[in-house]
Amino acid sequence: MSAPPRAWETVLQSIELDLLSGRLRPGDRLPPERALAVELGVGRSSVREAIRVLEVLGLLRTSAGSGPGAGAIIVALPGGGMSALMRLQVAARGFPVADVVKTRLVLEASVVTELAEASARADSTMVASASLRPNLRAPVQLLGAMDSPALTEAEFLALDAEFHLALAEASGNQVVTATMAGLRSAIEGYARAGATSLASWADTSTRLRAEHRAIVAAIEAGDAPAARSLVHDHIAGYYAETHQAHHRPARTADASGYPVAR
Amino acid sequence: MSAPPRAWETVLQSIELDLLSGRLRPGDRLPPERALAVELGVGRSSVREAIRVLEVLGLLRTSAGSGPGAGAIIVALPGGGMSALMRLQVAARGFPVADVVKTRLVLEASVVTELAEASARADSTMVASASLRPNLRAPVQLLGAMDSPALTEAEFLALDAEFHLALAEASGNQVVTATMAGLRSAIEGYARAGATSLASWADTSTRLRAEHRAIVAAIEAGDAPAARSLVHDHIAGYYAETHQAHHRPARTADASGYPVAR
DNA sequence: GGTGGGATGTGGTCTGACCACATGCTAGCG
DNA sequence: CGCTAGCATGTGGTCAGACCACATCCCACC
Repeated sequence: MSAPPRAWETVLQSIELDLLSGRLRPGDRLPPERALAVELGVGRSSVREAIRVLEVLGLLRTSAGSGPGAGAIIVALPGGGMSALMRLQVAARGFPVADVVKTRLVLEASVVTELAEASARADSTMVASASLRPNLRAPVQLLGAMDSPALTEAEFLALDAEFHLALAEASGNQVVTATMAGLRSAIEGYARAGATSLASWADTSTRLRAEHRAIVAAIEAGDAPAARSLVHDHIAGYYAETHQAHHRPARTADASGYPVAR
Repeated sequence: MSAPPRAWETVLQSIELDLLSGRLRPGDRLPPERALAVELGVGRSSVREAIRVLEVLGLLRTSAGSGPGAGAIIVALPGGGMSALMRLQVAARGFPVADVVKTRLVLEASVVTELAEASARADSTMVASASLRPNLRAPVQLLGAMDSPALTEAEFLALDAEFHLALAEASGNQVVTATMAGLRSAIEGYARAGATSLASWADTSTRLRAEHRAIVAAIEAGDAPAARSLVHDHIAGYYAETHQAHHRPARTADASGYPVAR
């Protein structure tokens, strides 16, 4: 009837079931490839293909050698896998840059809203306000790093992307954090490509620095609407500035721009 | 210095570069595995591992046989890959269900806002309003399918998840659509798990049907704030109803429910 | 008791072989 | 001359076996 499952899919499914049932948990080690192969009745190469997939997806980490710490270990770090997926999809024209930017706007607006609201809650609480207050140490530190005048454009933009990712991390939502991590390389890509069309990089980077500080200030003040609008303008502003007219036609050989005869 | 790249990583990188440079585009066929292997100076199994990864990520589709249509073909369909990633991460406890729900709230609120605004724009435009108006045929059709009284809970919830995904598709944002597609199986999972704790499935499903219709109506009326709040209440309401008290302890052996002595 | 080197177990890779399947060509038949 | 059955070919899917590099562990030797 339906397509017979390929051998590596059997392996993948078996591991997934073990995860769902709790037989495998983060920190556990997978059985050796050779053992899995005989246990599931498949060849070792099929086991390896499944493990490779899980590794790229961020589910596990492999290392050679012997003893504890070696072998395939469940880690469940979604960032890497999401990042690879987004990067490759953008490379294969699966994800238009405009959609990446729109998604950024939505996610980051939500992130700063949550952070600002958490700050406000912490302010209105007497006790333990330090523990309720979101931890902005990482983003603030990146703010400082971005002040260095010796930075190249690429270095600055890398720190910029990291700053936005650090905000997402601070919000504590792991799905959003992983998605932002995935978007990150795509973001860096379009930011760098667009930077060449700027009138003055010095002016723009100064503006970006100020906008970052304003966003953090709004979060710490617990002003969610302000944080939301600041982050929206920050992202949309840069994108509009760098990608206004040139939508890169680059379709096929027939990119002459002339109307087709027919 | 840094770790030497593993053979399959070289293959992956080579294909990624071909995608970025435009040497490979959607619809193209990859060279045969054996040819790639000799070209890159690696074994065929390493090529296969890289191809497997790309396949799971939704970058390409493989099929045996000969002639056009066979082989590995670039497709760039992000849904499948995202779905596998999210499903496995949830299975491995990488993504808490609460974060999945929060992310749903953010993304779906944005989706219906955009749809409603597009509707409003279409209303205020004289010409070609039909083409500007978002295409809600697919979600509306699912609404009809969900009316069937013969549906089991699982079937209803599957249609429900599909309805929400169809809304995302209608919004046209491919990144959001792919993310929702990824969230979909996780959503179905928690929805089904929670359904067992409902007082009356008949009542709840009737309410869900009505809420769906109200959301579509608000979109078609171009009322973005209403659509936003309706979809928020719809999702948050069901989640609260089904996951209020029991955070599924199921941690380890000590799931007795008794307070620990200490 | 300390230490160095081999034994062991693991992933990483390659080679070669065979199978299943889809296509395309060709020889043979009507 | 045209059609069709069946073989040739090219592709992915899988397996088995071998070897390497590496990390650890253990034991004999000093």
